Amino acid sequence: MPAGLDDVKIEFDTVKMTVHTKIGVDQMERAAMKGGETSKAGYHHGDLREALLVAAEEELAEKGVEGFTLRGCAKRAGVSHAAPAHHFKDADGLLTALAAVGFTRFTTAMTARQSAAPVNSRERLVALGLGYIDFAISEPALFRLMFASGRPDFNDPELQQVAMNSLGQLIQGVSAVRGSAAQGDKAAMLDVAAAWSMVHGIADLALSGRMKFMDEPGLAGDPDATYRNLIERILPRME
Amino acid sequence: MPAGLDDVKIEFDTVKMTVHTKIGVDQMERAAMKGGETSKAGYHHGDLREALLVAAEEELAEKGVEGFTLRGCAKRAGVSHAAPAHHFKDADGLLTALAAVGFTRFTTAMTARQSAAPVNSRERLVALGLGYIDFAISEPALFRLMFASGRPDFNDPELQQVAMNSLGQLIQGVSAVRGSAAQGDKAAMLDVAAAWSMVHGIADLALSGRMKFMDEPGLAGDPDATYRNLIERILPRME
DNA sequence: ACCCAATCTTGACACTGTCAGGATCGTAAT
DNA sequence: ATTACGATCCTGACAGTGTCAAGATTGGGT
Repeated sequence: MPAGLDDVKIEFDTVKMTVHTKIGVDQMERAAMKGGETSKAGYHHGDLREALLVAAEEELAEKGVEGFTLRGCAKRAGVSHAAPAHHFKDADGLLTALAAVGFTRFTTAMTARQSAAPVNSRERLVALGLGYIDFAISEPALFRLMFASGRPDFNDPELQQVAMNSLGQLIQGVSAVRGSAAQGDKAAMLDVAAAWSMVHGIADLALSGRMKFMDEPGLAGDPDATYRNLIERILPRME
Repeated sequence: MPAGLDDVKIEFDTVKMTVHTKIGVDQMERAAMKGGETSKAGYHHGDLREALLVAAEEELAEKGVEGFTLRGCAKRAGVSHAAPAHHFKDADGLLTALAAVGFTRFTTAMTARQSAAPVNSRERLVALGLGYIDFAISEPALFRLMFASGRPDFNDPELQQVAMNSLGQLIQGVSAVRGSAAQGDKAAMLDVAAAWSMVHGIADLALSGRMKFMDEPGLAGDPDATYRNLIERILPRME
C-alpha cells in the first residue's frame, strides 16, 4: 500500500465536488510518488488500483458483503462509477482481489499469534487457531467474503495462491505436532481437517453472534480461554 | 405447506402469460382449498404467502443468496412485483420467514438421522452431527442464508423460536451423553460449544468445497466415515 | 345489497452493475 | 520537440432491483 494513500479518504456528498477533490487526490499522489512503488503507478489518478482496494475494504467493513457497492467504492476513491472497470473486470473481480489481500492479512494474523507463543508445537498450533479466530472477529465482513460469500472467484491464480498458503500454514502446524510431514498421510490429513473444522466453526459461530449462549452469568470467562479450551480438544489424538 | 401447492411451479417467459397462468393457479388453489388450511387462505391468489415461500426457496436454491431477487419470487408465484409487500415487510422479511422454515427443516434433518441410529447416547449425538452436515450439503443456499448471510432478522420471534429449538436439540444431545442436564453447567456448555463448533465447521467447509483437499488418491473414503471420524474426536472429554 | 378492508396491479423513483463512446493524459517513436 | 498511440478516466445510457404511492379488484360482514 503506497504511503500517503490513507489521506485520500474524503467524504463526497454531492457529485459537484468530484473535480475539486480529484485535484486534491492528484496532489497526494504526486507527493507519494517519490518512493518508487512496485505497481504500475502513474497516469491520471496515481495508483487507482490500490486506492480502489482500500476503498473496497472500507466499503465492505461498513456495509457488509450484502451492502457492498461498486459505485460506492468508486465514490470513496474519488473517481467516476465506471473507472473501476479498467482495473477489475467485474464487481466480483474487485472482491476477488480484496479477498486475496484478506488472505494475506489472514496469514499474518495467524503468524502473529504464533510467534508470540511458547516454542512448543502444540502451543503454536493452538496459537494459530486463536489467530484464525482473531481475524474472523476483528474483520468479520472480510472473513465472510473469504469463506461464505461465493462472490470471489477462487479460480483466480493470485487468490488461489494466497488461500493455499493459509491452508499450508495449517498443515505445517499439524505436521509439527505430529513430528512428521502431514502431506499425503491419511491420518495426518484427518488431523488437519479436524483442526481446521474446529477452529473454523468457532470463528464462524463467534462472528455471527451465535456463541453468546456462553455469555450467561457464572458461565463465561475470558473468550480467549474458552476458545483455547475448545481448540485443545482436538490435540489428544495427534502425536 | 398446503397440499397441491407444489403443482403451482410454472415457468414464465413473458409477462403476457401472467393472466393465463394465474387462472391455472387459481384453479389449483380452489382444488387445494378443500382441506381446511390453517393460514389465512382465501382472497385473490389463494394463499400467496405460502406460494411465495416455496417460490423463494426455489429462487434461493437456483440463484444463491447473492442472486436472490424479490421480483423473481413474485414472477415464480405468478403475481406482480409489488404483491409480496402485503405479506412480508421487506425482501429481508421474506428471507426471514424462509430462514424459519429452513430451521424447522434443519431440525427434522437431524432427528431423521438420530432416529435411524443405535439407541446409544454417543451414537445419537454423532448422528445428530451427521444430520447437521447432511442438511448443509443438500441445501447449501438455505444453510448459508441461515448461518452466514446477515439478511434474516433474528429478532423476529418466529425465527428466534425455531433457531433456539435447533440449539436445544444439540444441548439435549450433549446432555444425554453427559448423563445430566447441560443447561447452566459451565463444563457442559463448553461441551456443547465444542460439539457445535466442530460440526458447524465441517458443514461450512464441506459446503464451500474447501474439504476437497481430502479428495486425494489413496486418501479419501466415504465422506460420511470421514465426518464421523472428525465428530468422534469431541466425545472423549464428555462423560 | 352494500360497504369496507384486505389483496393485488400499475406506475414511478432512486439505486445498482455494465456497456459504448468520447475526452484526457503520459510515453514512445519520429 | 512534436506527433501518434494506447492506457486511463468520464459521461451517458440501459436493464434490473427494492420500495413506495395510488388506483383497481375481490370477498366477507353488516
